[in-house]
Amino acid sequence: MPDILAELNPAQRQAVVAPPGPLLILAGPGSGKTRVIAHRVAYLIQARGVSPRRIMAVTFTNKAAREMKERLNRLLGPTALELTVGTFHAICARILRQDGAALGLDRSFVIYDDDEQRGLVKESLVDLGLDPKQHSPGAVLGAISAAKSQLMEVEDFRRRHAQDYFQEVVGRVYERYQERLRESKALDFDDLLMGAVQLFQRHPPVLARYQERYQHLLVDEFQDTNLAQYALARLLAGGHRHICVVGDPDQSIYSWRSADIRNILSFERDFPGAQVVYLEQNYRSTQTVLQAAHAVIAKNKERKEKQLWTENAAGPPIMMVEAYDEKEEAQWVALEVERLLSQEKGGQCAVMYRTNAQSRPLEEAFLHLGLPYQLVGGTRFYERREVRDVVAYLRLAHNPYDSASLARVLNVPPRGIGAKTIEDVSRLARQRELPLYAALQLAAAEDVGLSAAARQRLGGFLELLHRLMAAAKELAPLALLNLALERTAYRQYLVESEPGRPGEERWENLLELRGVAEEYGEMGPGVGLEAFLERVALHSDTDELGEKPERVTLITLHQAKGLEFPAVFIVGLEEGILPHSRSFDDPAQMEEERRLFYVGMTRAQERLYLVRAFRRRYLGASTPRLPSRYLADIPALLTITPRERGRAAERPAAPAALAAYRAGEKVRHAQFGDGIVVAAQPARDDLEVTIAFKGQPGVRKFLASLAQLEKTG
DNA sequence: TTCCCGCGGATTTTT
DNA sequence: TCCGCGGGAA
Repeated sequence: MPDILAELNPAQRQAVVAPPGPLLILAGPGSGKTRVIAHRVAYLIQARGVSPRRIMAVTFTNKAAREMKERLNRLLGPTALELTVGTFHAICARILRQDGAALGLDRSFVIYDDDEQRGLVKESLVDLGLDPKQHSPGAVLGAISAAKSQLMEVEDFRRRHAQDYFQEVVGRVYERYQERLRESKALDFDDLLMGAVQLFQRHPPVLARYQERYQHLLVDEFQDTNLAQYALARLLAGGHRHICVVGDPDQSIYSWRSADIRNILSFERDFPGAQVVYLEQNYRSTQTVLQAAHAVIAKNKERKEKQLWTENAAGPPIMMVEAYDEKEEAQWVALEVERLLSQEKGGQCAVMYRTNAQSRPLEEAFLHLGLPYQLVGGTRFYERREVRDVVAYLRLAHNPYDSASLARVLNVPPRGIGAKTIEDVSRLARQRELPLYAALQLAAAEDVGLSAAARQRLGGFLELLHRLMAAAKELAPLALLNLALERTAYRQYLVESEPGRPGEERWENLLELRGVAEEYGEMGPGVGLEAFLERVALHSDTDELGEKPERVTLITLHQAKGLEFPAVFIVGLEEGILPHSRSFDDPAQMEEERRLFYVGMTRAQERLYLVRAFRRRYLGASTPRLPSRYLADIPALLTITPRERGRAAERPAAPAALAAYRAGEKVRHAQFGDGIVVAAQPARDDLEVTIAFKGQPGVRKFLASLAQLEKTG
């Protein structure tokens, strides 16, 4: 047996060596799923003689892709470089650059991010004579994005939503929006996925080529796939059916981004004969954390029961904290973090919350105590104004039809091209149905009603642009970036518009961007620029989340997925915050809120703190708050309060009394009343008791440690 | 053209 | 409470 199997548990091994047909791995938190994927890849290569060139592994985040690559590198050495490992979006972008011509796509398309998409929606609304105030561009964009995620093109969408007024508006905007993207030679994130699917559906020979090339497909975080991603996976695996998907429905927290939990449920239907493997041994958390998390998630109705277990110690009880308000909450957390650090107990700590707004008092508390922290989220590097400006110049050097970038920098730094001139040129573009770039050239070259001064300024801008375009063909990304900075006198602009530290800070961000550009110096001018721009476009915030020891991580629950910390604080455990009030009226969304809490809890390795405030300032007003309903689901046996900690030393969480239930025994349950034990099965450090209750049909199953049972006979 | 004030809206955001 | 945007004045 190859040594890659040596360090795996039986279930993991089963998943790794399963024959290359369809395989569904249901993996609980901390059960080693990344390791299983990596080892399966290694096994395919080493034991089954599959060429690494024929394997594709897909993830959702760049970070996950990077971690996968690192793991495979350790396992396989240089061979790993021949594998295709990447995010859905990155892989689709590559496919479309390679073969998108069949769909009429230009190889040098740009990728529009959220802001640019929203801007484009807004312009599309205006084009249609609609008021962006009445139809929030964000909401319209959301609907368009959802449509694309479900592979609904404009015509489908309009046909299906003819009656509903809002959807009818969305349909019209969708159409215009796509036109505008096309003009700009741009794709949005959803287009990358939908485009790849369309390419494969409409051009079977292209699909056949990819199916032939990639004989083995592995997909991570499968519970987060949307329909487009699932369709893509099915197409790629259509011939050989060598598809392995890994996921955990209990950790599905992105349905609002069109992730569809049904994909994981229909997998067995779409791939008949699929093998299913459960990874239930947890290597991350203490028994206490796991039991509490299970007690919470078990309340969801729409789920497949998994029985997580661990060989880890029981660990300290879960600390339940009630503070007076959000300030005291933050203060308590900060003091506790300080205490953990001083005792070297905590290692890394993370504070998790439902909404970004909750980070503020926490930051203040940490600042006050002088404890270093890192805030995940907030203004991201690539969203900073100065970074976007400069990136826009580089994008234009690559593709001048990119209207969003064009509009962004036309008068940045200010060069006297004001709103009036921009409006004139935009109108020209609309009237003659020209891309902005073409309209600009026309307005500069011919008399179309602009003043001589305006024409001259436009000419000056175009000259700059053409200079950069020419340079893009010859210079490395860094040199091109330097040229852009120099020609636009961008530093001067920064320092003058925001004298003192702000301007300098912005300049330092650009120096950092130069560092990134430098990495793409050896690829040759055009290719290097393309790769650099793609990196910038598909970049995300958690990518850079390094292990900075001694630094508390402040993070939303959503962003915390996939991470782990020795000590975790979840704050704001109040009705209306978690679960969030926006979810109250929708049962499906309420189940997702619960999963979100479950995800947060299962990030903890050793210590878990569940913190709430009695009253909280929210949207300005301070109001009293009720404890989150989830807190009541956690067995009191597993918890402790700060006051109790003063008295008791940390007691083991698993009660000794759970050992003895046998079939035939009479018991009483706090909620269900009298019953008789039908079966009792050891479930690793616990006992699963099956009970039939008097006067009730069927049986119910409990974990002895959690159920409030009492022997009556 | 640019700057400043007032109003409205505020969940989460893998790419 | 705080941020971003649009409209009006300098």
